[in-house]
Amino acid sequence: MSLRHAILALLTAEPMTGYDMAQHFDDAVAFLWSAPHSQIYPELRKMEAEGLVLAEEVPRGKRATKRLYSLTDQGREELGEWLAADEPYPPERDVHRLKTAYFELSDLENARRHFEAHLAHYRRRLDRWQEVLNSIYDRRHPLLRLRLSQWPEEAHDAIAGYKALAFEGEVARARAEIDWAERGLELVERLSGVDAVSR
Amino acid sequence: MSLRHAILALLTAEPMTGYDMAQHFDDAVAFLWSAPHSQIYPELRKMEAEGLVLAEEVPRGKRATKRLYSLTDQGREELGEWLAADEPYPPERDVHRLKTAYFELSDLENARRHFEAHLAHYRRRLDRWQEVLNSIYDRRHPLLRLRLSQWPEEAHDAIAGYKALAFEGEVARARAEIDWAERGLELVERLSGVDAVSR
DNA sequence: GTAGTCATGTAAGAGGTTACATGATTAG
DNA sequence: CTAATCATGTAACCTCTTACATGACTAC
Repeated sequence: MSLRHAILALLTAEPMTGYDMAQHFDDAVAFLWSAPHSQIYPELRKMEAEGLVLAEEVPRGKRATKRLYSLTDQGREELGEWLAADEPYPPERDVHRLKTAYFELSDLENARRHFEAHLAHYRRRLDRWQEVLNSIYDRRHPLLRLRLSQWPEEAHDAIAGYKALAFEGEVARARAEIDWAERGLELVERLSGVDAVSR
Repeated sequence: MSLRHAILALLTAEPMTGYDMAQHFDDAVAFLWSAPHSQIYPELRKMEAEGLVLAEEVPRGKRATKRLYSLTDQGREELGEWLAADEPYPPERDVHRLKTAYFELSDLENARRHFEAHLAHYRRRLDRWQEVLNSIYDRRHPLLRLRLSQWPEEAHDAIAGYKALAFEGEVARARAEIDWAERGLELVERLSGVDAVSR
């Protein structure tokens, strides 16, 4: 049930359309959650029916309209309850780690390929997260600027601080995965050395 | 589609019942994947129908029987294909990180509570993973011993090496989360200091 | 006019969670 | 005999993915 809370949280910045939300989620740049539009639109309808958000049909061009969603008091309350609630920790389930545990059943070249891919993936991730993080540090990040503009000076350190912390967590994770993949490559080297000697 | 591959991988060690698999998954101690028995039993039936596993009804006590599953050649092949295939990277989706990004909407005490919980959770995780890891290092781990006994000496370093690497990844992750939660607590301290001064 | 973006949906299916349900076996 | 463990299922429900589908708007 986190999609709806991610949506509520997004809407605290400003009213937006489902399409806008999908952009924020898809980029994965601006956000810590992710969802396709096929999940967002139905959820928004449900949330509207439950009174958590309010939809306003606003014109777009000449004939078309779009649905601009905003938070209701009830939505704000729901968000507050979610923030206060203990969050259960889902079981770990990492396909890459699982697969790695059985690489002895394939060959060294396959293992190397996978670790290289892991490395490449998390390097890209790291770059993107780091960029977002920098834009939070110097308060260039558009959504953040918008939020800050709505709050008094005293609140700014907290608002930016928590956002930065969240992304720092992702950055640290990416770094850890890079280190891990490098250890994986070292292991492959070691094993292929042994292999060569024993031949 | 990873549950079936986790099952196939497990079965490379020895034939076992669905119940046994559930134990391995539930403990989460012995494994990098997790699934309840309600998911395992139907999957096993499907896999049997597809010829990936073979079920043998063996007696249990006087009247009862149990279904002992083992790998077929086809199952082994499927496992090999999976190991060789590129694995897509699922989008990041971490509720705790998401929630953290919006702690300014609750209060400092709530933020502190959440970070403490995060700390406690990952410290427990770290202990458990570290224990498993140690049992791999000195080759006490029962499933690992079983595997090693089926392979020639030369393969042992690879078999144990990949298992160790996988758990080292989890250990590193747990450590990173602990560090992160501690930074969270420091942030709360800093913010409450500012708060006190500005009052 | 046309390509790219804006905008909103539906539907089938896979994967996972939680709860319900049952019964034999074993250790005390 | 009784409680814990062994053992196997079903069913409802939720979440997420992938694919199908449509049409208006805007910049060129």
